Amino acid sequence: MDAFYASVEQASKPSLRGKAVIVGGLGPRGVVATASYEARRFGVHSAMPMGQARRLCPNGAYLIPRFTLYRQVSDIVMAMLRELSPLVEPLSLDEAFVDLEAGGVAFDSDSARATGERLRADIRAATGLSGSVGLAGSKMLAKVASEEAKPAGLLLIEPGTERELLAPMSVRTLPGVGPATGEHLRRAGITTVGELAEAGEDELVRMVGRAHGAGLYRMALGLDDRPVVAERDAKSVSVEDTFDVDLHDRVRIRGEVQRLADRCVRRLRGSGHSGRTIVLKVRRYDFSTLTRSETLRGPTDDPAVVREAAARLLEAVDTTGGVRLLGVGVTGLADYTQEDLFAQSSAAEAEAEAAEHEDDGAGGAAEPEATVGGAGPSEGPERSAEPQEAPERRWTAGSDVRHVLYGPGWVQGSGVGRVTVRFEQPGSEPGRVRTFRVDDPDLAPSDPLPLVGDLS
DNA sequence: TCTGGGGTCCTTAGCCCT
DNA sequence: TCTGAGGGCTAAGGACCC
Repeated sequence: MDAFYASVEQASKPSLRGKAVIVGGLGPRGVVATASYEARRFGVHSAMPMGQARRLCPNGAYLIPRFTLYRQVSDIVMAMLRELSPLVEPLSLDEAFVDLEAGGVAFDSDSARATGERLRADIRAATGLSGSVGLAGSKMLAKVASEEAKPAGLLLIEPGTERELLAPMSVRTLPGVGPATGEHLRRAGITTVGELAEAGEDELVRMVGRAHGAGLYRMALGLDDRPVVAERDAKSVSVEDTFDVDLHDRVRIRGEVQRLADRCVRRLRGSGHSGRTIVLKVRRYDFSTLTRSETLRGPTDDPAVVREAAARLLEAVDTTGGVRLLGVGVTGLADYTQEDLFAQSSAAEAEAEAAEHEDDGAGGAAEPEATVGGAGPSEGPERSAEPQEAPERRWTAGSDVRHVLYGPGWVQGSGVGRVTVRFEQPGSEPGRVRTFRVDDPDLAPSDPLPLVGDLS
């Protein structure tokens, strides 16, 4: 899908069509997740710090991501792909490999092209969104083709033309070549795929390592025999938070780690897994990142066990100077089993007891729980220490609302006790803007409306 | 106002065992 | 008995992707 998040926002908010839309974190440390093609003309792109995006494109619409809606749209598109073939390998919410041959819908260039065009039309009809299709004999080439086809296009790489087509392209075109490898190769005088192929496998292995070098060489020749794999098991589950302001207070840091551990376990359980290795991630004030991990005797999905392991790992980390990000993850996933849970839980209790005896009160057992289950990082105490008389309703930019009198709309902005709402919906004409008090009883949050279909 | 969040895969190094 | 090679496991870090 093309500029997926931004396109979904434009489809659901008619007044944003044709405008620069930037979706991403709106806090002081946010980055751009997706920029619409209109915004890209200003130089805004994914992974750019939000502050820089705002300087480049001050009149853009800045929205936070609405993953629930994107997932709904993604489910519709993925279902359409699965009608083409049983072998569909999703890469993300907006991208997937499909083995058309396995589905029996395409066996030569013409039938593949026809299937691709039909798919693009069907996706547009079902979602109102445009997608791009890359057709080729392998996953790597299909990926390159779909990138070349964007936006709203279709590209088929004819068998036999691969090397010729790839040769003049930048090495950065190849999946797996990012800024670091790109720079590494550039220093060796290699900037195009053709030069990569000429360098030879031995030379590439020497430069970037065995696995990467061999893979790069094969890609440069247009060779890739990886199959499309429909079912891929998750290998890890993790959560992390970047804080608006660096954390210095050790007690607060411990509390955040506990909160993250709980969130991680909820996700772990939600996916039906338990895991054996607990990972703590700490990004310090200077952006240096370190991880500490601990492997348990058996898999667990017990929040107490994960909390304790994370707390132990934190004790081994120096946080003086401040912490900008904390994360907790679980790897070594296994299918959830009750026995594992009990075994680990009792072991952890015994260990916790032992730990209490050997260290003089520095352990995590007696920590205050004030921040556990509390507000997220952007709503934490560093934001404002002033006491609030009544909890003020928060209206985040881009979120859906419904007004008793004016119907469905979305929050365009809020501040100083006011919230501005644009009343429009997918399929309507661009709507009018009205401003209300933030506590207006006639205004309520609502669920996103479908992008296509019934406009009641 | 410099740099998110959730993943995967690879490399290196140390340790233990055969 | 000593030594070395090599495999498996664990830990840490880095690159990359969307």
